[in-house]
Amino acid sequence: MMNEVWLIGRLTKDPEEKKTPNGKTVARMTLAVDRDYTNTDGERETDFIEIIAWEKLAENCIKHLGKGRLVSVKGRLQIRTYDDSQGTRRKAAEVVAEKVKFLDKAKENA
Amino acid sequence: MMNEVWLIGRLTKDPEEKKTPNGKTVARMTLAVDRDYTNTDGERETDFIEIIAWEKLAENCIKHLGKGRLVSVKGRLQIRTYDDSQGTRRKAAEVVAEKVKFLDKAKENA
Amino acid sequence: MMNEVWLIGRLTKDPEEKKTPNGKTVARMTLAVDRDYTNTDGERETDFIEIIAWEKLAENCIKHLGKGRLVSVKGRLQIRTYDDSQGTRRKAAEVVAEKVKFLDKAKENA
Amino acid sequence: MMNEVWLIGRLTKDPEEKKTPNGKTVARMTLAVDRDYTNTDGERETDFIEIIAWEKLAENCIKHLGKGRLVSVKGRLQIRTYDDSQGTRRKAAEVVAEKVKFLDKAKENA
DNA sequence: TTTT
DNA sequence: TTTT
Repeated sequence: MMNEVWLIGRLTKDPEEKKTPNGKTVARMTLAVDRDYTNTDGERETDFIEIIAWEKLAENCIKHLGKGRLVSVKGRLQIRTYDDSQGTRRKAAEVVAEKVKFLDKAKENA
Repeated sequence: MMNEVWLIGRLTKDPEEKKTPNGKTVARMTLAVDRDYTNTDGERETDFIEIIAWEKLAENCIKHLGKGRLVSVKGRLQIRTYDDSQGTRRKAAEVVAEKVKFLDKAKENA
Repeated sequence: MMNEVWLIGRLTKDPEEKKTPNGKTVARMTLAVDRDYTNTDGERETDFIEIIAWEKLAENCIKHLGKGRLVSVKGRLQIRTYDDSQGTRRKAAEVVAEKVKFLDKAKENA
Repeated sequence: MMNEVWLIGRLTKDPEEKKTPNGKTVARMTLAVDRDYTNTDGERETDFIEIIAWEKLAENCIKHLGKGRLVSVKGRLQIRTYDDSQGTRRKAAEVVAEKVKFLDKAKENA
């Protein structure tokens, strides 16, 4: 099937580094993506979209990205299902990054 | 910002029709999108992605689509936050459809 | 940089098979993609877009696709420059396919 | 049908302003989009892609963009056919912009 | 004809 | 919980 996502937005915080049991690097990021249009209250809403990157891409993100950075992400939308602590079935959506482009320069001393 | 999603998959059930308080038609659909690759158990996983369509697009989907139909959807990824019945903050992800293309013919008497 | 193209359309003819000097299979196809809107004469125009596929993807296209088939193509837009027989610099645009999905069933005996 | 193009690249020159006979503004731009991979000579090739924008979007591009600016473009791939001065049928490819995002800050005094 |  |  086809499943393609393309986003441009800003990181809400530094990438969070994780390791899988077998040692693969995972980076978790949240991207703030402003909507084009304002809502009925005249406010511009923002989608906060979870991004996950794996291995070398994850390492590059962790090394070079930080809070506030503007990036483009190409990836696919993944829906995970899991049971929470109360045993209720929950769903989590995240974009699995296949390509991340750093669009502004890192700020010095920031 | 940019926020584009492109999906091809099959409807898991008939579109569900809703109305907003001011009378706009909304269609809710779930799209089953198979992943390209099999997991470590050799199984092909599927993402079940919530789709929402508005007004005339919603009406067309309700009128012409049904369970099992193959469609392509172009839209944007939207993350809604809400408080559940226990007052816990939850997130829901859905693709707001901007264009839906019907890719196979409707089955007769089905 | 980023360079992504998504198309859905029909093949105007059977894929054309070529071989590179070192034996790689290449498939050339033309995709007819109708525009959404009609022009000022009330006619729906069509873009005829050149598609090129390589190696295993090319072989699959050659084996399974034919004139009139509905396909989706994900790829990148490539602009080649060359000098024609009169020595004039010319440009050719083509989409290099990365993924091709066959959207309708092959017709029997056709 | 579906026809979506997403590009990130740099303008090779300032946007060129045109007017249609009935007074609509048109902007023509060329986007340099580097490929991800190097060719067999170890060089990184670049696709020079023609972009066309209409009316208000054209005016914004003309007003705010210039040579060297980094932009993202969302649009559709259009193939125009025309007869050249020798009466030979030619094809021209261009991306009709639907959305253009300015990704770096304009340089002062440049 | 090409951008960084 | 959120970025500019």
